[in-house]
Amino acid sequence: MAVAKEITIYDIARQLNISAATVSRGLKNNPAINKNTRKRIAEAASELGYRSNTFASSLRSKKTHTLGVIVPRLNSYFVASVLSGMEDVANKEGYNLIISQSLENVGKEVANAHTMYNKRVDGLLVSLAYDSENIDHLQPFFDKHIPVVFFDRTYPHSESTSILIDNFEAAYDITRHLLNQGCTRIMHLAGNTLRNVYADRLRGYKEALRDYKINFNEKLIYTSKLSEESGSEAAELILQMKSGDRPDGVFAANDTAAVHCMIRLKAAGVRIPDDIAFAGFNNDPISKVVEPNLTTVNYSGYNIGETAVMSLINHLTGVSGTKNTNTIVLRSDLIIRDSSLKKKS
Amino acid sequence: MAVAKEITIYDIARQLNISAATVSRGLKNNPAINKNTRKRIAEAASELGYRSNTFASSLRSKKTHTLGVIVPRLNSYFVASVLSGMEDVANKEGYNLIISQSLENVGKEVANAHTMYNKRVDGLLVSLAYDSENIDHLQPFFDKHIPVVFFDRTYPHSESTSILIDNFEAAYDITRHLLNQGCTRIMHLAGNTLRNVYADRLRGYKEALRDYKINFNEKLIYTSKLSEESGSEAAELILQMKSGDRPDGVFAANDTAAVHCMIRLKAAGVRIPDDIAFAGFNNDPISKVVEPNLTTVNYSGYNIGETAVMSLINHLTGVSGTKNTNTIVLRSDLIIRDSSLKKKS
DNA sequence: ACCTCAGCTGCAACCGATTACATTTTATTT
DNA sequence: AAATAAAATGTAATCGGTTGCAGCTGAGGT
Repeated sequence: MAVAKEITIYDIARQLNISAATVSRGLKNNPAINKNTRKRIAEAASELGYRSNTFASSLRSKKTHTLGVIVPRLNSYFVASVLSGMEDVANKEGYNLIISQSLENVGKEVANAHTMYNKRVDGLLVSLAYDSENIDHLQPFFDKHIPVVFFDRTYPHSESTSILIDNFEAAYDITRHLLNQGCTRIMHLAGNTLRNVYADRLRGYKEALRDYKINFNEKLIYTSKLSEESGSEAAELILQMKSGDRPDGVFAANDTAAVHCMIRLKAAGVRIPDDIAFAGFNNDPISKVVEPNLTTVNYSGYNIGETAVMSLINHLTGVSGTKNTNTIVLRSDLIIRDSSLKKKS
Repeated sequence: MAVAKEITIYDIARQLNISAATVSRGLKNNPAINKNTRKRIAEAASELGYRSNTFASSLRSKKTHTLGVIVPRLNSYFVASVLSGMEDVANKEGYNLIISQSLENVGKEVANAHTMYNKRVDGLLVSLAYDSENIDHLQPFFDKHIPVVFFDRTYPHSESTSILIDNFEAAYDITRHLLNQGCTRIMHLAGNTLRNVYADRLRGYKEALRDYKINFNEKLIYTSKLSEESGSEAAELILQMKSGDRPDGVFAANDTAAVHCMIRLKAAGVRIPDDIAFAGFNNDPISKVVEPNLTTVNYSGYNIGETAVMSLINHLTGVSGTKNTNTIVLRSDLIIRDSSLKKKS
């Protein structure tokens, strides 16, 4: 049951009759070392089954090659796509990810940030929890000049980069689409406006109404956590309205709420889109399953993840020009499906 | 822009006029250190803003407190739930996760295993890729006695623990349910039988048929990757069959394939469940959205994740009795919904 | 023949925590 | 009060790379 001893650079040095320093340099292809020596070192290393000890290395060089990621929750399609993109790039660039979830809870987010700090991540990637009011818990990172990149649910901060889509514009477009379909009373299922994404979607909605000379009606805003339950609750609310007060369109800030609102309304006999047109946000897999298929905003989580990590790594390696990048806006497209098509073409 | 110097145990030692060794012991609440001294150390540590240097610690103790996780893909609801459970437990127990995805590709799985090995994870959690034929790439872990835990997509191995559900039984039950609904020609959308989960589901299906004296018909097995496209393709296949040959029930090895098969069939005018009853596997969110709602097998990914990490950590800390645990089978339940109810109650 | 300098390689001091073993202090017993 | 045991703390080596600086070698120049 004995386990073979770990091979170190000293073992390689002894085998080749050279110094450990030379081996260390040789292994990282330092040009000061003779090409031939480098080759011999590499050969001996693989022959002996050497694997570098990251700890010894990190201890000395003070670089961990680890990036921290804090997301609201892991089990959402969008977040999973983001992580997928992050993992791909990080892996390719020789970085590791430590992932943690805040479960939409400030307390846990603070604790996670603390852990990340103690793990000495080289950089941090954050998408804020539902109700985080500030980013005081990230102050230690700023103090130590550890770069922080926000994605999706961002926070304005002069020294951090944010990766997101133009939520305002997307919401404006989708609301306009509903208006063009003839909707005049559009309800908005909103999220917490502390979060940029939801605030911007609400703004886009309002702006579109304004441009179409429709008065904003506070009663048509239903703010919630945008969960399945919230969607159903919104539906109950609609069903309780007098028929004259009912909306003829719903724009939900995410697909989950939209879909579950639709399902509840359909069960009550409401026809979609004829009675009420629907639009969501995210292009979640469920949007292609619900009937009628849900009109939504598509944007690539994978792409956001890739971009966020790439931006962070560029920061770390000091690639020119990235220091000043404050915001990166990625593409999003409106996907029109049957849930909103009152006018069949 | 100068960054404050890192505080080490030596700084604390100097401040309190004691030795670094005492500080080291005090910080980990070693009972050999006087309670009062321990308190003073803790106070000084937090006052000075001390954070332990994991690298120095890992270098010396040869423990990384990091667990490697290899999953087929991150962006699936099930996997996300598993990770969520893993993260919770790991975090609570002071471990970190390094997560990587094989993208259902053996090559990438091998590379990931390699990376994990080089990162010197204390233990490994694996759910195999779609077509991994063996686990030779995990041999280095076995050689070094680094514990490996398989979850969901497991592999029989005498020294590893597997966490899963009873796929055979669940498949048997769901097939029997379809048979009880009067189905006599049940098609099975199968996955690669290299993977235990799919092999067991196929076995359960066959066994149920046998018990109901129905001959197994090779033509009613459609093996695929169980993707959205596979589901649609299966539907096309069904539509091309002569009406006498068509199945009157479909049991898919996952919900994705089931749902997209249903959608395509519905578009072609097939009535569900009257013409063809449907059952899936996983209880993915889409199963509650498709119409009619999909009958499926529910099992908690979160729970699997928790259990897998707990089992691994117990292994590492040598909790008695866990060394010999070979398989842990978790609960799963049949969730009957309208997609399979030919006989309305 | 002597000097210069580039090209390689080695020396040795770190990085910060851990721990076997030794030593000192304090408490208990006779 | 001395002897002995128990508790608390200290000493110093160690984990395995990294890196500033020094030293050596041989080619080319004068």
